[in-house]
Amino acid sequence: MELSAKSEYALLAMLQLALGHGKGEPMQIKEIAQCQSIPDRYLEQLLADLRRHGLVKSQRGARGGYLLAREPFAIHLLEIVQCIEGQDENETAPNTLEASIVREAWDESRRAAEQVLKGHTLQKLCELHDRRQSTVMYYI
Amino acid sequence: MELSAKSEYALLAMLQLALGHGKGEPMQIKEIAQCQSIPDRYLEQLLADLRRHGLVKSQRGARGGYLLAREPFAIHLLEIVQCIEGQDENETAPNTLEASIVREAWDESRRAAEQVLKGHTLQKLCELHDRRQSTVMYYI
DNA sequence: TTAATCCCCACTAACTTGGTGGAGATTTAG
DNA sequence: CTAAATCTCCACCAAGTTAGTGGGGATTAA
Repeated sequence: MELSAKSEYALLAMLQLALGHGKGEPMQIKEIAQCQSIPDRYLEQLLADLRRHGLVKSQRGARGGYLLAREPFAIHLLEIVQCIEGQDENETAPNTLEASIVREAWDESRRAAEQVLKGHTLQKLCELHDRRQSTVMYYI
Repeated sequence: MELSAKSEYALLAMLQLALGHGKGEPMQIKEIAQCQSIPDRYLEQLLADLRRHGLVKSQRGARGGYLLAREPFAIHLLEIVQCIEGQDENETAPNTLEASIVREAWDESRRAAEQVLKGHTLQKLCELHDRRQSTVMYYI
């Protein structure tokens, strides 16, 4: 039930890309890594995963970097986590009546969690981010 | 987000104890393990954990075994999972605005899952079990 | 042509998972 | 009192996961 560093890094990187989205320029691994205090060599692998799953696209060479593959309102948190965490589908069937009952309860709980993540898009997070930031500015 | 064997074993053992609850007799590790196809030496450790957290009580010696420490309606699935999975509280504080936003979204999702587990008591599972079993009987 | 950048593959240390093994303490039955 | 059944505790282990690090190669802009 805990958020792994891996997933948190991926979510942060995607949020960072979403915040920079609209400028059209790609964002580099190093830049993202520095902003969010993520080891860059590790983030590299996560971004490669995200690219293979079609959530971001990359541009190689000088002034290259990463861009969101879709608009921020069309990317929700569940797909980010699922793509990075690997959705292992090969679970063995329950072999007792009790096991199937326990599994059902667990599945219901998991679905509830997934629905919440599905409800959060990168755009929503960006809007929340902007509101927070302007509030902070107000106090300064 | 996946149910570990460890947690599933604990949930199954607790459900088994709940099904046998009322007879007043303790149930042995071996018996539970056989019914649910759990390695008995491993289950032993899980039951010890559950006992230390006050969810079950044990009786040593011949004809000893385990009993629920509370009535089945007063034990919900969340506490079983939390006690077995170990609720590690020492998470580092988010150091960026983005990190706190991501954490909040994740926490909301986790709370949704926990609420579902909290809503399921052992008694509810037992009732569901009895309904299923009588339905099966009907077909035979 | 060169510097910046992504791409890919391999390696690792520490930790977790899912167990197994063995000796000891306690209780009931006979 | 003794023996068998049962829980208790501590240690050990193999395989997998996590969170990285390292080194070189391919591609592109200036």
